[in-house]
Amino acid sequence: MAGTAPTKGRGGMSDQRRHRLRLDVSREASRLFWAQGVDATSGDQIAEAVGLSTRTIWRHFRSKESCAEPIVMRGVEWEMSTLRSWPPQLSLEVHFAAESSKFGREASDVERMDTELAIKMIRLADTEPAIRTAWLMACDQVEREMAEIIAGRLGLPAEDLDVRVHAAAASAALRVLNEHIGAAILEGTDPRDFADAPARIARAVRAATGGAVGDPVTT
Amino acid sequence: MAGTAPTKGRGGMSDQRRHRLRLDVSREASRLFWAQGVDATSGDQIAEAVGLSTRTIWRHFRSKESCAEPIVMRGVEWEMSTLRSWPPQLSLEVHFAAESSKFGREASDVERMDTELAIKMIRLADTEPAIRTAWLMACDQVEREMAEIIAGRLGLPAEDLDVRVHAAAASAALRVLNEHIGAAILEGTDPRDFADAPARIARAVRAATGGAVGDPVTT
DNA sequence: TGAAAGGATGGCATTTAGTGACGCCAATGA
DNA sequence: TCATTGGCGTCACTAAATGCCATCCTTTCA
Repeated sequence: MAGTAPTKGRGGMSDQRRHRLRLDVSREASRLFWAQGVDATSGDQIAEAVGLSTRTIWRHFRSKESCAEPIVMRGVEWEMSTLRSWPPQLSLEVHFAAESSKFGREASDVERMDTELAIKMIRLADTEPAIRTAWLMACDQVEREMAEIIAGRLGLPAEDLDVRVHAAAASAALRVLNEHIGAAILEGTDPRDFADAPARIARAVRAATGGAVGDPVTT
Repeated sequence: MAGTAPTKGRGGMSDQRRHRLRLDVSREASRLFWAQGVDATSGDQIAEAVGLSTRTIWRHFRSKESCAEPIVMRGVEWEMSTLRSWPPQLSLEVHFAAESSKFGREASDVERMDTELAIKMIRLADTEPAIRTAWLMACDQVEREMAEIIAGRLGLPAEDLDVRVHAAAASAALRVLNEHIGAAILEGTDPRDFADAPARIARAVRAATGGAVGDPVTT
């Protein structure tokens, strides 16, 4: 998703630039959170690390803990875009496997480092309630995306109760697997040992939706 | 901690008293949150409403928003205890229906008022991120309880990955239905219109676990 | 029954997250 | 060129949250 880089800055320096600025702050904040803990990290420290005034930090983030949000969100961005690009005629297993191997081959170094930071933040969420909020917010985004995709596949509105229930169940299953895999990687498990992860995820999503989501759709 | 000292005995606020105090504070705080919004409610206000000093409030709650936690937790306590009391030989549908009708008959006024407050807090969680944290924490508790129950039914340890995935999916489905029913009740829908709620919940849990959880268990 | 002990509370000072107000400066546009 | 705009920094300030200490209340034991 990040292949586009050069020649930006057109028109106003707003949306994209703002996003990148938030990401820069988030990287430094996450690094500090991981190194010293959340409580031991002050807004002033984050500001100094990223080379901005404290006031500017608060202009871009509602709270200290929310500084972790962009990085955490990056950790689920792959899943979000994978869901978004799921063609109706493919099964979830096939699509996930293909996208996963593509990520393994094509991911940039920055993407890998951000992913690693995201995993650390998810780990921190275990013990730091403040960070847990950010993680759950990201999961909430995944759930909404999931609702859209499921609604499309089932030919129902995204507000339909069954769709929402399926989306919640599927994204919850996805969350647990994410936490599990992330924890294992931090423990030192070789990421290659998770070659079957896409299949496992697909299977979990299929099961969590009672089999309603996973098969190819023929309209 | 060397030697088994008389941990009870003298001094020390009993767990029960502490719990009741937190609940009292939570009732007032929730009432204020609902009436004026979270931001407009100060710690001093909560303290005055409950007749304690502000300092004491901070002794019993880590943060302002966490004052809502006990009430929100009460909103899921029924489900937790219902899950805990689920006999192996009953199907989920039958047990939930029985417990639900029992609650309708036997719930005290205080319980009903607390439940109403909890529903309001869950509603607030839609727009107030601070309260959403409390709601998601409560859902997390339900998920852990669910994992215990599922583990017992499936004869697996609660840490088993499949068990955790099933628990996450099931409790997420439960969460969405809770939010849906709560929102409808606040809109003025007659609670009697939700007579089929237990069946619906049971069905959703069964579906979310891929059918693995719901049937009677014969050991 | 009267200390003694120890936790619970309140008051005060202090730190820190977060906001408001104002001014500066760079980029844009006529 | 000047005026506008918008991001940023500085200062002042509100409110959340913690530490410290004096006090109160309760339980236990002599």
